[in-house]
Amino acid sequence: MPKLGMEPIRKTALVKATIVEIGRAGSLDVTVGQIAKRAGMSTALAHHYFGGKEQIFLAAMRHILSLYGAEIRGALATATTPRARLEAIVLASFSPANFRREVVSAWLNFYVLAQTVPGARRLLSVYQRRLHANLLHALRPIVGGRAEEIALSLGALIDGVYLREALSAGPSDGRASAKVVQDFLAAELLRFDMTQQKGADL
Amino acid sequence: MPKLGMEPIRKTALVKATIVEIGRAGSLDVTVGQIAKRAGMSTALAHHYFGGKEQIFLAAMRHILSLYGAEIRGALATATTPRARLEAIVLASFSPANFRREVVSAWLNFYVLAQTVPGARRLLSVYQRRLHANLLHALRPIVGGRAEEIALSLGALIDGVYLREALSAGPSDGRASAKVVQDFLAAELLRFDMTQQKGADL
DNA sequence: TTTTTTGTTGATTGACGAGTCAATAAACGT
DNA sequence: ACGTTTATTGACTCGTCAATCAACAAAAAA
Repeated sequence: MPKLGMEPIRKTALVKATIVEIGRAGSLDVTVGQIAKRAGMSTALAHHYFGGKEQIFLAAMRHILSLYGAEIRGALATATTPRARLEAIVLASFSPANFRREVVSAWLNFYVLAQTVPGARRLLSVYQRRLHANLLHALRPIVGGRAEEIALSLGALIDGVYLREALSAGPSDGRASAKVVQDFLAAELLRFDMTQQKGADL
Repeated sequence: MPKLGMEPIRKTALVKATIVEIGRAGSLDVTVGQIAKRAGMSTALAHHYFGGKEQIFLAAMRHILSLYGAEIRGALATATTPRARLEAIVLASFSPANFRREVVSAWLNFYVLAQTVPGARRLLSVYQRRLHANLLHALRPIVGGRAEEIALSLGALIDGVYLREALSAGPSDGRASAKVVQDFLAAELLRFDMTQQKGADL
């Protein structure tokens, strides 16, 4: 039965199973056995391919991050103006995909992991830097020197709004979340126009 | 040896020990044994007073929340103007106490708990509602009808900035965090003044 | 064909942990 | 003095789980 080239197949199966199980448990209290079973193999095989539980978690984190990255890239691809790029980033960050139980759980638990596991912290800061760079790139043409600080608070606001929406009771409303962030953006841009002494109507 | 009236003493000792241990572990992967040992008693006694691990965690969460609440109340007590109340809330939210390892760890893990443990979610929403009410009360005299939405994003921004600062490498800088939020507030108030068609200088 | 590499698992090991219980003891009420 | 309540723990039960290992199977290389 042993077909060759199983490694990548087994690994992605394990990663997906891990994310599902984390979603089910709501925590990292997930056994290798549960993961392996969901992925359709023995625990021994999971250890064989990943070496240990922590590495499985890190692979899952990488996967979540890459999904998010892909979504952002996709949204940016269709945006032409800087302003549209900003909207695209915000929209993508609050897409329904990001509010799936497993994804929320993954994020929250990765925050926890990032406290103590250096690999996790590194991954998280990669995400933050990428988001920051994207925001910066879109903001610079609009607000020039103030781009840095606006990008900073915009990034934090996205995280904060996501956190609240994800933990609120009832189904998550990405639309409403996006609106909060867009409003913030509008306020900051308006303030920029004011300090530039431009009437800025049309 | 059994002195009477031990219950409250033992309970607070356990709660404090729990928070320390959560800080040490960076997660809720903390055994009742560790907690009991740090609190200077046997595991059996911990179970005797709290009934189970989950209830110990909830008590710890209540404690963290009450510390935060006390700090907010203290800061508000000295504020006279609405604007000063807002500053006080922001400052208190980013006080050094809130960036201690144990406190950060507690918050992050309570977010995780809130996903699955109803009691934890309830406590978290108590915190959110209290913060919201405080912000609202301070904002209403300044921006009237727009208080609701500004309070919403202000609350989210506080959470988001806290999250980032707490997870950033190096020592946390509450001062810088507070400034980000204060800047946001300034932008929103400026926008409000603009839409009210008032020049608003002094 | 023999050997090596790759895939795969059941069974086992070794450790740890939540919660229970019986037993001990001091204080309190009467 | 005596029964009751409160405090306290060591020892134990029962379960779980990460990680390892020996062994088997098939494909590829030699």
